[in-house]
Amino acid sequence: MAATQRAAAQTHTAVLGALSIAPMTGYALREQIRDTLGHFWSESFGQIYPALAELEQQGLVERRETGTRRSAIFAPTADGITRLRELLAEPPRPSSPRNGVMLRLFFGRQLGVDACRDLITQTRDRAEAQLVEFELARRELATDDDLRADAPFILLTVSAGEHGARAAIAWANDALASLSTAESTTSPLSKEHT
Amino acid sequence: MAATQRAAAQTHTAVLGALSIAPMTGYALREQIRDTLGHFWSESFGQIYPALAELEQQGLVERRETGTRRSAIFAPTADGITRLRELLAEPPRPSSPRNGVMLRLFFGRQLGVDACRDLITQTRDRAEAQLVEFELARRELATDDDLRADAPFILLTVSAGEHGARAAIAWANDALASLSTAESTTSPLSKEHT
DNA sequence: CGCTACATGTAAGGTGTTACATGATTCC
DNA sequence: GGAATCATGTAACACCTTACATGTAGCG
Repeated sequence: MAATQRAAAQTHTAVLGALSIAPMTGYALREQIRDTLGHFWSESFGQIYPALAELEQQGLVERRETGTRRSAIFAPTADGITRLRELLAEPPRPSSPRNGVMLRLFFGRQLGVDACRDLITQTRDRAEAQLVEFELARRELATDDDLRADAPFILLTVSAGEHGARAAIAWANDALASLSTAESTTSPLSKEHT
Repeated sequence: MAATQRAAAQTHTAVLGALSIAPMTGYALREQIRDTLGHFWSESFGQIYPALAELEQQGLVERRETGTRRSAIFAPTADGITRLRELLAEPPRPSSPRNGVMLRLFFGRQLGVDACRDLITQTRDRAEAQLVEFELARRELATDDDLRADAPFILLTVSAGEHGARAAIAWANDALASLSTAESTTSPLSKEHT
């Protein structure tokens, strides 16, 4: 039944959701998902196009030919919005986490203190860069009139990103400090209890 | 060459790393990864056993038969430790995030405010439960003498979990508050600018 | 002696990315 | 007209989970 590949239900949610905010091409869809949802969601071409094809076949999105370009704008149908609401109402499946930085720090004894420090510093730098991006997103949400209705909800996710990034920065500073003291108390012979 | 299935390099890292802390059976390996690394890493049976087989074939772990039980204890060889250090030194590939809660909140306009509130509350509850687990892990790390050398590094990851969980709780409270005010300012006709 | 936990593995299927192939449009 | 970007799609492969199959050890 599926032409070549079946996209997962989760992809359908992301695609329908994005189109519910603004109709767009498959190409733009991927860019939006990367740039806007990028901090907590990702989809690749290989998922998006099959998903669009399936959704169209099921009558959940419709293809609007554009006069000028050869490209097609996809928009959700009424059924598509209904389906989106169903999908959103399903309990989110907790995705199994895979944090490469934490894995490396966990075995930091083998990796070495210096490399651990580098990892932590890089993590902090990334978090600081994210904080800037979130600030930007906040401003865009405030100004863009098309997003007026969705903005209060999108802001929740931006806020989560900010909290997470600030936590990462605070953790990194703690971690760097604790690595320094650990090093200075481990190497000497001193082994005082406090 | 690979008998049935090739495990990913990341799995090799986790398996070798866990065995570097304490040799154990494949079964125990899975339990340790679930219980100890569970907050930021996951492996399933289908990954662990093939990985062990490959690592054994490459001479990176050795199988020690136990007298009493029919089970085998796996321990890393010297080459295995070398390989582990190589693997740990590789830059962590940023895994594409897939946060189902954030995806739902992002499209919260379609999901509805009440369901959003539920999601946020559940997230907060989970974070609070995690905080308790982290406190427990901290105590275990302090008491278990076998972990003395690894504990300073493992503590870094526990600390990261705590920072993250506290951030999640703070965010959830913010988010619930902002949903309440949004609801009361959206529904009435008033549309004052400040 | 039957139940539960321990233990090892395989097979099938679902999931997701990358690389490739192809062409149109726009801008210089 | 050539380069960059927009645009659509496929195929191959890497990855990972689940369910199944099988058997042992310990305990009440």
